[in-house]
This record gives sequence, structure tokens and C-alpha cells, in this order.
Amino acid sequence: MPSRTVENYLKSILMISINKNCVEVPMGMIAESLKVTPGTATSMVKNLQKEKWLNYKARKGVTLTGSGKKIGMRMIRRHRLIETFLVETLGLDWSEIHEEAEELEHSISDKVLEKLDVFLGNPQFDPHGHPIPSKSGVIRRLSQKSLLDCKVGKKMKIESILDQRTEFLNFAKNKSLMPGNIIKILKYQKIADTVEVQVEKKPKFSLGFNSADKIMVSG
Amino acid sequence: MPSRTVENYLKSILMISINKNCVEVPMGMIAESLKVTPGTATSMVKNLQKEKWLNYKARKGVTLTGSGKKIGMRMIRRHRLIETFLVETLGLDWSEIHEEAEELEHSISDKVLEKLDVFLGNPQFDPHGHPIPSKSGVIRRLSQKSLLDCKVGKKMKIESILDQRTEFLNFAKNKSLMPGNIIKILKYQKIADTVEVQVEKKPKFSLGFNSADKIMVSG
DNA sequence: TTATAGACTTTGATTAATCAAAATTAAAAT
DNA sequence: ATTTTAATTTTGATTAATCAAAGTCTATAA
Repeated sequence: MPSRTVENYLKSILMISINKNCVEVPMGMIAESLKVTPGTATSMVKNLQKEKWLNYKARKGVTLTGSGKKIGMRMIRRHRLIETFLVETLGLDWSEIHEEAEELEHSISDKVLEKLDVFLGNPQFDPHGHPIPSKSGVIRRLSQKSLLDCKVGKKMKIESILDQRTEFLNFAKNKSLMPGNIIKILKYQKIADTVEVQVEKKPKFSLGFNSADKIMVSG
Repeated sequence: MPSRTVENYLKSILMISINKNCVEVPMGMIAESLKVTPGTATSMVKNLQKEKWLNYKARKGVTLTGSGKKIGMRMIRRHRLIETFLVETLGLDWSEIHEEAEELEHSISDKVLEKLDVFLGNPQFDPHGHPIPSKSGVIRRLSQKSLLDCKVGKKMKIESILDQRTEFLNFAKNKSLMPGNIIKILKYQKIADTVEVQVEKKPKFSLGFNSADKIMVSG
């Protein structure tokens, strides 16, 4: 019933509110995340409000309603299950699956999606370490601790990577920055805004604060 | 580059020209097969001509160019490979896969499609018995002989089913009218336009001429 | 030959999604 | 208390795909 454009808006808004942990999502972020002009986002959001998928306050931002959240969560589930399928079953590289899933998440029927879920053995996390929402829209809380929040010298387990860009994921893979691996901060250099890290027994390397903040860890 | 609407037009036109064995495809058939009004088909076909995907002669019909045929064939390959995947891998029923594939054929990247092809072991026929075009667009000639062209009493092998409608395929499956099975005409009743048939050792039953003509056979 | 039915084309309108650029507003800086 | 800036909204246009309904052909039947 919702068009694929609507599905994209609701998913993006939900993702922003989860990632930035905010209730009211500002218009600018929506426009940026969907790569449309601000005016387009405003007019679309007004339509979404008419359909009761969200509440919009001019110059404040947007909050999803229950039904809007449901659709958004459904899209996240689809996206992550499809990514898992592409890596596990077809053997695509984890750095190249995002765009694929972005398209397929709109095209697969509920029936096929649930078959896929069973075929994959009800996976709980996608290849980037992100939790896959259940059919009913429940999602495990992801770790709120990034590499930046860690003490120097403490061994941490990488939980997930909060960046979808192919180039970043290629870099991450190259450096073994992948879910499950053990990472340690060797030096914390505030002045240069970098941290020096080591993954498993691999050679050490540096990460900028922005990048380090995208590596979520636990333990 | 071509939109999914364009892909659908070119696929439909190619399918009609293959099935009806005609060079010039009349506008009426195009409109019917795509479920649009005749006026819509006319205006769309004019656009396709501008892009050099076909030649259009007013009140005569349409013939695909080389590039149009290529795109159409690409879509047939995608459709049939996806149908095969849905049945073989995910275990969907062969009568419910057409609509799914109709959507997915536009969404899958070339890369994923070729991975799928390898994963499935380069299948040569889809679950309905239709030949899957090769990557380069070559398609095996399908049997031109339908059940209606057979002698009474002669055992024939079912090659394919030329009807995509869910209800027909459900009926066919129920009666074991599936590729590979052996079928025999018991009686040919021109006056009632029915044939009485038997598949393998199953109970005999009747088929109207129209339906019998959709069961392609060999041997 | 003329009439007519059926196939096809034209015309004018609509819808969803978008952009560019001008106008507005709220917050921050002076 | 102004001014400036940055974010947002408004306005007016555009594009692809569609429909309904009116108009036009052409082949067949009278």
C-alpha cells in the first residue's frame, strides 16, 4: 500500500531516530539521508502526515506514529535479512550488499521474506552486526558503546559497524574491523583526534575519531 | 537505464512475438498483455521508438530492434531464473511464483543474477518447462507441438505449460500436468471441443481445446 | 459503393515525486 | 536590539506514466 518512496522515507526517519537517539527528527537530516532537496522532504512529509504515518511540526521536525514505526521497522527487517542472504547464500562481499538490499527490500513479498528467514535459520544479526528485527517489529538494543568510549589497553569485541558506505566497509574489511573480532586501543591522541588500534594479532593502525565512533563494541 | 515500465513493455512485446510467432505485434495485444488502455500503449510505444528499441507503424503494429530484443530477452532470463530459485531453493509452489518474479526481475542486479545462476547450477528450464535464455540472449526453441496436435493413444512427454495464471497452474498441478510427465489422449471429441486425457497412471479427465493447446509436448 | 464495427490514435487531464529558486523564520552573533 | 546566518518552507515547473473519452481509419458486410 505505501509506495516504495514512502517506505524509504519511513525507514530513513526510523533509522535516524534510532541512531541519533532523538524523538523529533529534523527535516534537514531526512533530506540528506534520502538525497533529496529540503523542499521535497517538506512536501513529502506533509503527505505522510495526512496518511497518519507521522506527526510533523513546522521547523521542529517529525516523529513517527505507531503505524509509521511499524512500516519503518518492517523495512529494516527486510533490508537486513536480504543482506544476510546475499552474503551467506550467494557469497557476495559484505561491502557491496547495501545498495542491492536497498532495492530488493521493496520487491520481495512477505511470503518470500519469511521463507528466506527460515532458509537462513532465523539469523539474529546481519553481516554488519546489526540486529534483525523480529517479524513483529521487536529489535534488540544495539550496543551504545563505541570504540571512542573505551579505555586504552582494554580488549573489546566488535559488535557492529555503523556505516553503510561501500568505501568505508571495504576499508573496514581490509583492516579486519568486522563483527566478532577483538580490538584494543593502543593510544588515544586527543590533539590529533585519532586513536591507534590493533585488531587480533594484525598490524596496528590509526582511526580518526569520527570513524572510531562508528565501531560499536562490547565486553 | 530503461525504466521498469520500459522493461515490461519490451518483455511483453518479445513474449507475444515469440508465442504468436509474428513479426509485427499489434497494439491491441500489447495493451491487453500490459493491462493498460490502448491509448497508453500507443503513446508509450512512440517513446520506445524514439529510443530506438522498436519500430512502430501506425495501425500496423510494432517490431523490436536488436537492442529492444536484447532487453526483452534479458528480462525473460531474469524472470525464469528467479522462478526457478523460488521453487528450487525456497520451496514456493510453482503456481504462485509468477507474480513474485514479475516484481523481482526488475530489482536484482546483474551480479546477483549471475550468482543465482551459478548457485542453481545453470538451470536450462524453469519450473514451468520454459527454456531459460543464456546470458548472451540465446534461447532454445520450444516445442511447437501442443496436446491438440497429437494422435489419439500416443504417449507424449509434457514439455511446458503456456499459461501463467495461478488458477490454471493450480489446476494443472492438481492433475499432474507438469513438465516431464507422460500424457496420452484417450478420446478426441471435436463436437464438444474437449479431449479426454490420462497422465501417467492417474485418473483420466477432460480438457477443453483452449486448455489442451497450452500443454506443449514432445516425442 | 456506402455504412458500420472494431481497432487504433489523439487530446486533455491527473498523479506522484521531484527540483530550483525565492521567501520566511528562528537562533546566534554582534 | 539589530543583524546575520542557516535551516526550513513555499511556489511554480517538470517528468513519466497513466486514464477517459472523443476522433479517425480500414476492412468487411450490406
